[in-house]
Amino acid sequence: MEIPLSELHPFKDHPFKVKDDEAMMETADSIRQYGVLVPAIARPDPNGGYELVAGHRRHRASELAGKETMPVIVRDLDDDQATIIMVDSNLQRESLLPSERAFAYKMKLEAMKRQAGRPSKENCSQVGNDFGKKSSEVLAEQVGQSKNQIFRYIRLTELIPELLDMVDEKKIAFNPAYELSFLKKEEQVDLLDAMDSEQATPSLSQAQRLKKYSQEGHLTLDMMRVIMGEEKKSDLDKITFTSDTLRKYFPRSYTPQRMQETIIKLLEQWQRKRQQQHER
DNA sequence: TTGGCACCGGAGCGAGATCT
DNA sequence: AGATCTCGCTCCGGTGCCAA
Repeated sequence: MEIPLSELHPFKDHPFKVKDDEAMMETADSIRQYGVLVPAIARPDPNGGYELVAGHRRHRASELAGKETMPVIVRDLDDDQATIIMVDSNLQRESLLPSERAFAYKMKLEAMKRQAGRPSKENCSQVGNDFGKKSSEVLAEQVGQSKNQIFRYIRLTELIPELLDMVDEKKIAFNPAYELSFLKKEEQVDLLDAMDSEQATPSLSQAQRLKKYSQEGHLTLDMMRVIMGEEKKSDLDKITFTSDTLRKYFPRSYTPQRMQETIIKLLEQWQRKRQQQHER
């Protein structure tokens, strides 16, 4: 049925960002030309109008196209059914931000768990036809990712919005973001400060150390600044001398390999000497 | 029994180094 | 200068452990 756009409002906790991007403009153009071809899905709202379950982007595109109504299939759905339909319709999109995927997996998994109930021999077949499977395994199969990866995405929902936005903007990679999600909320706020003052975003190894210190209970703002102020590993684990610097200390016949061996021998002697001084 | 987590290792990728 | 190689980083799946 055709329903006025003004009577349709978003389903609760809708985690997907509806942006007026290029794809949206294309959809609006095609709606101007052909109308909305695939109806949206909605359910009656007890407070009046309808809750839009699937088709938020089509709704926005219809507004941009200057339409007053859009085709909608109205169904009686409980919260869990509505959540699953909403998430499924969005997971089909090719370009999904990490934050959207994270909240989508979380919401769908929770809805699936509630639908399945506590596992028993009688009811474990309730989740589709996947007899005897855990909700997380069913979800993993549906979205084509491992169970582990599903939980890693869900961890991202523990990030404060500012950090989550940086993940969406690819300023922070997925794995470091996963590690940072273990920091307490107030530590995450401090981290924003440290990142800003050091003009750096955490690498995986930095994020892992931040997590470790946080779990040990001694992660301070100063420590974050020190960690974020580090040179990247590629600069840290390498020391380069030009041959001009070293040549004058070695006979002409020495190869770079022999020079290196000699330097190490001398350093070992120096280390022993220091140890002896220390013991006295 | 399940969810959540740590840890490990292989694959793929990109930047920089080295070779031709 | 372009081709090739090397190495480190990141991603991601697998496995096993533990608490609820």
